[in-house]
Amino acid sequence: MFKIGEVARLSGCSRETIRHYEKLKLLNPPRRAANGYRYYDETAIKRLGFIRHGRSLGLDLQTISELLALAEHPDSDCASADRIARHHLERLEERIASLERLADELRSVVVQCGGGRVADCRIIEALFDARYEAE
Amino acid sequence: MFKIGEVARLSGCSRETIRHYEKLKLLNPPRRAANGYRYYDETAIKRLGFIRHGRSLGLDLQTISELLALAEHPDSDCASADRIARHHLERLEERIASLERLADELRSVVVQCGGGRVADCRIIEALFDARYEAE
DNA sequence: GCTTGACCCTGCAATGATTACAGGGTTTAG
DNA sequence: CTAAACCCTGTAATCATTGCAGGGTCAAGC
Repeated sequence: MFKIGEVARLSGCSRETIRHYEKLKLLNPPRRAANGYRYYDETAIKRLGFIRHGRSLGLDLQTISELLALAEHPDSDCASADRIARHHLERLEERIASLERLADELRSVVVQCGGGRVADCRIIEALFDARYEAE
Repeated sequence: MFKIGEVARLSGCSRETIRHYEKLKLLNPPRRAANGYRYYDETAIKRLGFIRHGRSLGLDLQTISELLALAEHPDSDCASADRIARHHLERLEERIASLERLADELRSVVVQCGGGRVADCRIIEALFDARYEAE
């Protein structure tokens, strides 16, 4: 049985975040000691690891919550999990492509200024230039 | 002279966003007609274009505000603009590299499930797997 | 016994950028 | 004259998290 601070250290989520997940019903309310302290078991830590891992992959809490719901029915079909992951991968690839375009544009804009005047600055100029308006 | 709706159409920022920028002092308070309507000139539209362009590059409003302040002093040194842009480019490149790693992991996780049981699902399994804990 | 510091609790406000109301007033075209 | 399309203000929502105020509790050392 672990207090919230230990769980925070073990799971990598802050105490505030853990209480927040409880409020959002991503985590079952843990047992409480007589003094009101939360006490957790290992499954809560695993669950927090799952959430953290999902977050680090850029999944939102809603999506993670869906995956957790799936994980609670081990005998059901995993096609949904597959669909969710594939969908997320697609969005991720789009996002990367879009950031690559932006980096290209920034690179083309970041030139040697060597102490020039703002009036001649390509960076400022480029930002005022409507030709490159994005998505 | 343009009303806020026209400015919204011309600049690509919504009316709410324009009023929001005014509140954040990114935009000078425009002239008001007797009925209280905001009236803008072309410089406001240019400024909004600058902000939108910056946002589309992933700059935050604080950064954009700094660049706008620079742009207002055309005779000063543009080294600051250069530094801001380079710094942002670096962060962007880091972000892209990190997203690439995530996409790789997701790709390795998204395998054919073909109607398997959740209990055997690689996706769920991988999310529970602490080995891949990220940044 | 008593202080100190490390914990824990609740509930609410902040972040950043935007969007979405609610609850009004004004203008314009039919 | 009325309906639609505009405008106004102010406030609250979004998302995921963090921070704070204002408490209570616990273990160790004096």
